[in-house]
Amino acid sequence: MTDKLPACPVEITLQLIGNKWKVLILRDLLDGTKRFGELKKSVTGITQKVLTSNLRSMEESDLVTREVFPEVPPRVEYTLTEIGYSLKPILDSMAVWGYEYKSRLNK
Amino acid sequence: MTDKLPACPVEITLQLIGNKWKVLILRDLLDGTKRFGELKKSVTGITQKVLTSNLRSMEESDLVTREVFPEVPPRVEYTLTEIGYSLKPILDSMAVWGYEYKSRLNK
DNA sequence: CGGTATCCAATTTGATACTG
DNA sequence: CAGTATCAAATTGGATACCG
Repeated sequence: MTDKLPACPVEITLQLIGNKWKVLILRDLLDGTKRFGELKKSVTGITQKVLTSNLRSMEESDLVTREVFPEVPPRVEYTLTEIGYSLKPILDSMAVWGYEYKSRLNK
Repeated sequence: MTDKLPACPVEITLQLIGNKWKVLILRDLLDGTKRFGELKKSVTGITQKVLTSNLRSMEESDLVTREVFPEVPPRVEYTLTEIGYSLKPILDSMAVWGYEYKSRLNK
């Protein structure tokens, strides 16, 4: 996270969410706080290892916070920070485009 | 490209541009038609092999067209299709976010 | 110039087992 | 439950050479 930032703003964004899994994690956290296990279910196809490493990296970039509840069994919750939440417009435009791309194919 | 499309519109979009290089190629082609060599220069850090394979896959998804001019030396131009161009709002929101993320760090 | 082919190194991922 | 550790397998990436 102490990487130097590229000059191009698009590249800055890519540096933080330029990977499929992060976008999907983001999509699901935009609906609200989720537990590790919930994310594992909702982000279809992701493995535990990959989910963990992406969450760690998103934590480092201050996109998500991780809260551990000292219970048995343990519970860990992930929540978007304000910065993380501010990515919503990007996700929204991706959703709009995907939807229209699909409609177009059905014509 | 005959892959089945996911139900989630965000995933559809990711299937087509869910990789760093495609986004950067897109960013540069939004400014207009470019030759292979120009892209290789403007997409900093990309290798010939990776540029070629991404352009092929974007062609298959109908995001770009490839035009070969039978000259010596040969010239090959890449242009966004209408569908490819319609991705602009996504790139725009990524640029806006990246810009604001950077400003925030400077405070 | 704009590729393709080949080979090899590096990175990423997957599967499984184990633990506080 | 939410991880970490480990090792093998698969995918991706770089370097180089060659071609129409």
